[in-house]
Amino acid sequence: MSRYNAREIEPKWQKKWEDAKVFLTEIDRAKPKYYVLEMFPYPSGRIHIGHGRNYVMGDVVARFKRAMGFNVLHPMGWDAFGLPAENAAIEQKIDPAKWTYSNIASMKAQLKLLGLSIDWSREFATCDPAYYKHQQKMFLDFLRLGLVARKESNVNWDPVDHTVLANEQVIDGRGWRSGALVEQRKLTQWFFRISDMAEELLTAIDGLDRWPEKVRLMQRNWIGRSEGARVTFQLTDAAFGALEIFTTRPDTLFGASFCAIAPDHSLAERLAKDNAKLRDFVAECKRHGTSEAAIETAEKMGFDTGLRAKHPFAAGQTLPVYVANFVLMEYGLGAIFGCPAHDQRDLDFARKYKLAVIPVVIPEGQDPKTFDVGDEAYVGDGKLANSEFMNGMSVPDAKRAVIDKLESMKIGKRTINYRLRDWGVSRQRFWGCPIPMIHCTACGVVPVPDKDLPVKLPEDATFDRPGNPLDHHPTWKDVACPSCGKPARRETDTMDTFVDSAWYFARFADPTAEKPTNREAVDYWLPVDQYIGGIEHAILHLLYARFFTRAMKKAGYSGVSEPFAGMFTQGMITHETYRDPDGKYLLPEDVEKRNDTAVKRGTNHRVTIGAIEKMSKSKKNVVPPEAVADTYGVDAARWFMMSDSPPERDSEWSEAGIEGAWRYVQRVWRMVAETAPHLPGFGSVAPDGFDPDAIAIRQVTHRTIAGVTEDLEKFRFNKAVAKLYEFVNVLGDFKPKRDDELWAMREALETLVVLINPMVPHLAEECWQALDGTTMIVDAPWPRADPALTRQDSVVIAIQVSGKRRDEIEMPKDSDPKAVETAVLAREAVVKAIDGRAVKKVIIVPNRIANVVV
RNA sequence: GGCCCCUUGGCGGAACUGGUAGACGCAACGGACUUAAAAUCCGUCGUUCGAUGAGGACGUGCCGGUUCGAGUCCGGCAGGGGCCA
Repeated sequence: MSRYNAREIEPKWQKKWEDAKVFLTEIDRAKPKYYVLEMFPYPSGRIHIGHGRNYVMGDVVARFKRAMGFNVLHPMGWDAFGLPAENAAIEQKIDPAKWTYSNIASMKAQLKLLGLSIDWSREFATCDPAYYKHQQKMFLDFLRLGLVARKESNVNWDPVDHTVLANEQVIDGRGWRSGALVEQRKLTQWFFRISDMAEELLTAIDGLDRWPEKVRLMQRNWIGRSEGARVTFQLTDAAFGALEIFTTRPDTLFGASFCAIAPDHSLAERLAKDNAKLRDFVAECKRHGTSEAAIETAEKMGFDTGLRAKHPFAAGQTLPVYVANFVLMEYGLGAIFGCPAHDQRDLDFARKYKLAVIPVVIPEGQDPKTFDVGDEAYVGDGKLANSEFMNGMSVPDAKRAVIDKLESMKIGKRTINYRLRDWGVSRQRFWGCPIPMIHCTACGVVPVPDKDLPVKLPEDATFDRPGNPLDHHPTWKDVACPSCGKPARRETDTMDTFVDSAWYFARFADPTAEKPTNREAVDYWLPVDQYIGGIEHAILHLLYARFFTRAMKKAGYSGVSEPFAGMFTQGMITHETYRDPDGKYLLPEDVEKRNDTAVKRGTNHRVTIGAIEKMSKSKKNVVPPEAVADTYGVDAARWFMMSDSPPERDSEWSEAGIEGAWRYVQRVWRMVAETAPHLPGFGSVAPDGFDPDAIAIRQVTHRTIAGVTEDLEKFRFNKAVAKLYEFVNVLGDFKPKRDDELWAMREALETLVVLINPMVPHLAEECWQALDGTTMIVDAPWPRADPALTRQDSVVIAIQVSGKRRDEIEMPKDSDPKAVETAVLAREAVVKAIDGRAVKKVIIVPNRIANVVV
């Protein structure tokens, strides 16, 4: 009996595929196209098997669609810019480019091990000037189209590392690396004007019907459209003019008891100039951070500016103006009016500073005279009260009425506000795409002329000082002004790496194009038909790519607006975690399991088995793909990754699980190898007739085709796998003897091998060869289910008596309900269950169930 | 705090639009083969009553509702997760 040796067989087929160039893709208008893409990896060094699931899923789809007759594009590249390369440069004195390319080389070898059907001829890394020069070109095009802005914004500044930190790099107000107290600074930065597209990005979500509902919801919330009004409050001190606020609850205007402005509002800054206490207060607010999350958890604090705002309707009434830490400059206009009765934050604030709480929306059934909000603001529906012309109105009616009135008085305006802010792309970092701009003292900010692109990163940067190496490079930033020719200075900021990944999928259409895209190729391949990646990119990456694709369309680089027609977010691979007696994490390969305890391999040190967590380097609960390939083969790993858990859910990697998958691989091989010599030849004509056993096998074969096809179409890999287990179980019990049975067995085995191919392609090739297949299975078409064989002729109908299952009966499919009823009532078990009671009615659900109600 | 999602045997999970709950896999247990082990093969496998039989009762986080019929729909609660705060 021959044993399946994955270690020899898998590399053999990988070489054959490569030699035959089967995965190299070209435009072929004779076939429908299908573009499947997994989010490209950051080359961090080595992958573990947990990274593999994503790529295997994409590969199953690619191989399946290929067999279905599609012209499939399945490329791979590297999201190669980013901070880790710079950290490596600082810590290990390695050139970021060398570090990155060496990681790419080892990760590519690991990915190749998985037997993925990737067109490697399209591979590129985003850190290659051949890629980023197009990004620079598009930046300049977008600038000309008004899609780029240069403006001041607040940033988290690390005074030790001389760098800007992302919000998640600020931990407890300190820089994650330096530990220094982070300062809020105003820097002039480059922005993509994504907020101008907020409405379009929002409404177009409706059309993304092959995206997970969850991701669509997250995008909608992120864009955060809210309807409201802008209202002008005149200040009593005419020297300060007026205060403009934004509110989503103009209906509560009569409940206003104060106004509040953000610490970085221009008015606050103006007042702070001559007020040391206010300066201290503003500084205090900034120290606590101005992110939305930081503000919500912080205690509400305010500083009374002494200014008073006139209520727009109530003559003579004035409201104190506070600077408050819970008002965000980034949201709306950075100024609000506070209505404590109907907003929790305003209520907390009002209680603290002893401000009036005037209810103006009264819940149904409550008396306006006695209604009191206590410590919980009332945010529900109701009728307006204490509000002059709005009294008695519903909340929506009152909103309409008050805005109409404000507009007629020319002190307010109906506006739509978005939470989405412009996309700041400036990073004070080295390892990123240089922003192609030049600063000239005479001419201002001047774009680098197209002919001078790319602006390449220097190869001799040093990383021994804090700050941006581009900034303190001795010569790199010196350049002649393109417009006046005098000495000028390059922009030393580089682009956010999200820019790199916002268009790579378009570049894959033709990575050799001289322009950013080749229109013919990009129009043929885009949009991506199936995009696969982690939920962690559900908001920013996808939103940025959607924006960038639209911008590219405006610039004439593509004809599509939406980059990803289908989106799938896969779950992570998890694994147990292990710690030695010192509490240090251990790799699974260093742990030996003995019954219910575990010890460190080669010792008697007890190992604590911890929680099942997402595989990660830091927890050391990773399994390297090489080890799996060596022991079980990658097909077993692929099969295991597709089985059991639904693909969108997390899935636990376990030794027992991979062993089960390995047994299946062996079993399929054994069955094919043992049976093949006895079967009729490849392509034999079907016999004239089949005996019942042969027909039964053929029915299972064709029903399996139908089931697996549907499951793969719908991304239900675990169910496809279950059906293929069942199929093999049935075939294992079948002992064909007659010619017709042997023919049916051949049909079954050929079908099995084609159906498992997307998941276990090496095994499938080897089996196909054993079955005398003349071609490679990678080129074999997907089988079609014969309706004559998938049709069910008889059905088992369950019988209930008053909702309890009592019996079942086999009937021809689609039997007349009357006939079913007669047959059911004649059953002995049914008669017994009815027990002489009167039958009230009989419910017959065709082909499923009969319920006798007594 | 708001919004959204999830909760089914020892475990991962099936169950199409309300219609036979537990497919398939894992683990476990019993047996066959073997000097022995591994591998393989056969069988059992929600709980419980019954005699290990026929058969019955209960059972999809908890409480209630709609329905001839609820894992599935509705309301409430608990636990877990995600996003935004």
